[in-house]
Amino acid sequence: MSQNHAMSTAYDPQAVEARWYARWEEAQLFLADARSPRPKYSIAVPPPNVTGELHMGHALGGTLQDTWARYRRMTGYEVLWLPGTDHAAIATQNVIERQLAAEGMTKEQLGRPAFEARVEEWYTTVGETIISQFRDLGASLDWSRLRFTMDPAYVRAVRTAFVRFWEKGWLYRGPRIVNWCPRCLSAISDLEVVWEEHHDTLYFIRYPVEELSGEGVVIATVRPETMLADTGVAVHPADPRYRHLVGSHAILPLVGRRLPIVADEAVEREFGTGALKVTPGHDPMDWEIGQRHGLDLINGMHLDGRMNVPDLPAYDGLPGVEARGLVVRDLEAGGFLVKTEPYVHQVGHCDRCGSVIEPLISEQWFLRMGPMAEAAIAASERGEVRWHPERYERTYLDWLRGIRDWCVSRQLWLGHRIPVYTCANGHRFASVDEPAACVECGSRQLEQDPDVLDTWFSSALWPFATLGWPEDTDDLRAFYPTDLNATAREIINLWVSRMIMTGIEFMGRVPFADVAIHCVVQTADGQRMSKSKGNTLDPRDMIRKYGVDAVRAWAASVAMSGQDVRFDETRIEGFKRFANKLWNATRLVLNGLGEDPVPVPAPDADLRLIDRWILSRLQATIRGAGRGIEDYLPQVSINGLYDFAWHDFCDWYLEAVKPRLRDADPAARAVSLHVLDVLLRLLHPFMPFVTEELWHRLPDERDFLIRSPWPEASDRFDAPEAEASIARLIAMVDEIRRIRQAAGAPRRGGRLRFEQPVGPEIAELAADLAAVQVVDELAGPGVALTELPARLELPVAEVDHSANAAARKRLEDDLARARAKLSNQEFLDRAPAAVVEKER
RNA sequence: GGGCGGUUAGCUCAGCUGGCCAGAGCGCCUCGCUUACACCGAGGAGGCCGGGGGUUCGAAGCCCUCACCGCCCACCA
Repeated sequence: MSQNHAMSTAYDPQAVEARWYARWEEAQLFLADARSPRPKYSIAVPPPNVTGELHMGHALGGTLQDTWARYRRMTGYEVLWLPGTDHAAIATQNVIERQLAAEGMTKEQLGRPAFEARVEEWYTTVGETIISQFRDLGASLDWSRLRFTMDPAYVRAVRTAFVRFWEKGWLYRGPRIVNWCPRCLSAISDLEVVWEEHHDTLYFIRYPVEELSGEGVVIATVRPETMLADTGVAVHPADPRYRHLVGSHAILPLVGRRLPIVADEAVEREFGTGALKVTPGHDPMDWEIGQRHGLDLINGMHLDGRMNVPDLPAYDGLPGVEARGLVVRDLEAGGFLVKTEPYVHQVGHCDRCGSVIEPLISEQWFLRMGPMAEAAIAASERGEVRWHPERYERTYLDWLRGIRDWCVSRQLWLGHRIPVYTCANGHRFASVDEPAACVECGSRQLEQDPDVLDTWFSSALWPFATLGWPEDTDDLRAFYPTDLNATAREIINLWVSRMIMTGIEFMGRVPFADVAIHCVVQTADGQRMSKSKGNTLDPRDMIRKYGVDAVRAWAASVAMSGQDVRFDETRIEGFKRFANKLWNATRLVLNGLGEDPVPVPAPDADLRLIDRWILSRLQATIRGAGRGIEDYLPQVSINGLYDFAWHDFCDWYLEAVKPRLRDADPAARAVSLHVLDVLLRLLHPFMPFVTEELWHRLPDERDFLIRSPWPEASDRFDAPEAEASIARLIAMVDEIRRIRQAAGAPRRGGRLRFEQPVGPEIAELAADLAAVQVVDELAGPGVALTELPARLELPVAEVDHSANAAARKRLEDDLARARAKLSNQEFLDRAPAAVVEKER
């Protein structure tokens, strides 16, 4: 009852936030019970890489997930929000390699076992630090179920998935052209290639034609050095310029190789000369042309990007760029270089290290994707996954429809080793467990495939592998499928779509019902935040400055807006002030409560007009807040709550009931306490800390907000007539203040006469809120108000009648507009009756 | 080359399926330290709702078109 004595006049987020998270954890509020009889709700956190720091994306995603998790708990669900981290093979390996480089070492010098030990150490020291940053956000994660994609149980899940694919015959190994990163020395998938614009030179080179002496065919290329591995020339079958050449041979300059000239529809007639040098070993399209026409395959490059042309010692072993200079010089000297042109085009880079990707032939494992993609598309068509915003479903479907087999092998030291073994007799098989002997011949001489799996292969299993799959666990039965996946759009295809595919494949059901794609936060000047540019923001800095609740409320207000947002710190600051406002509103209410127990809510009979008004507004706010969350539009909820709390509740209701609180009016006490109680519940999923703190300061013993029921709107409190009359009152009070200030009159005082009866409550509120004396007769004519039939007389020598001119003009304009509409017969005929009535 | 978003007050953004004088936060101007809050209160200024057509009784919202900005996908060397 006297808690308010301990309340300072300003809210201090740091002091409050520090206490609660530990108490929540201690009370095991976030612990999910798989055997609970309640309906289940679950979310698997998108596991952050163990390489990074918490960034804005985590703040947005984390806030969204926590908001839904808390909301579901309050609405009666047994909630599991599962935390975890991803080993991020290629990214982590790069980090460790950079560390080693700084120590003047390479991983080869260190050796694989020592390297792995080092990685292990990194995972344990850094891994948990990263995920535990979610605590700073107030995330209600079930830490007892913390998972890591390299946990023994998870490793088993990955191996199981691989073996199941193997048994279906969807895994195959073969030499293919892949995206090769010459720095990481590994293949990467198409999705891991980032394209950047390059300004290069397009070289036009003449290849003599063997059968027609004197004639030649001119090709265009940006990578002349790759010509050393050319095995053909291609032209479009319908190109009249070259039709006569098809079937003859070009002689490769500098090398002398005979290149069949073939016709292939992949050739663009408009590009360059319309003739294409075919280098099946170094270009994906060329590789396909080569396949179609049976062209030879030459691998002209080593895995580190140096030329591999032992027959041409002049170029052999040179790095690509050096070879290019030499080749161009030699072509020029030989008279083969026709011309050069500046050329702008897209060049692929390694997502992780930025190196230019070399399309290279290498032996890789591929996973057949067609059947899983089809199943995923079908599930989508049945509406089993709902996307928010909806349009992202298309991003996903488009990718699925054009899906290609997935190169799942990586030539890294770090990651899930591919569980394929070859015995001394050449038998190859996959095994979940470490095999002791060959399944076919019993040979004990086994060798495991040296490659590891793409990180995303293990991530794809996240929603069920974290719950214990392939074992049939309580968790899996209780919490699969999960309900929500909240993530960034850049990993829709890398991650979300693959989870959907594996979920259907292994669990028979899509892994989540809803996918929420949050926006991307750009810098204040519209730049993309990136570590390399050094323009990222650490959410924890904002948390220190404004408190977590402010950061979260801001996150909720922007995350699901349809477009990316520029970072605007003043908006976070605005929510910090909002927390302060809540703090002080609570102080006021507590001060007004007195010692008597307050019945909540007050009996109808005792409710005054303004009480019925705020309760009616509250019902609308409850509905709006719930709808916002249900519709994945948290901004609707948070903005509505902000508006109600600040403007309806603080500006008008509390101002209006101050005198009654002082007079110990039971209805005012009960209603203000009730509204505050409900408001704190509604805000809790968004701003868990202030709300918890304030709620516990309210009278009576209180549990935790997360375990208290989410408010339900009650029709009983809907009072449209109260809303209408208070709305008119507010408009009139605003008008009086406007006139008074414009007239330079004192802030209080003046007399008001109603020209129509308004009832005692309105009169009293008007007197109080507008600080006027309500009288039956004015001394003089006064000023006629426009919002209500009333006249105002101010204690100044002369009221400036023009003061209210603007308002009057607006009203007159409005009237004129309405008259014009109403005199328009077509409007009367065609507009709906309700609209016409409103104009009247 | 396809596809998708965006363009609303000085800044950052709301405006759902077309219908109250187009809103909020911040900033700006003028007042006010009245016993919840100066992290505050009261008032105010400020917008051809990107340009141009069209549909409609009525458009920021629907259709067409143009111009920028951004994102995703894509094997034109």
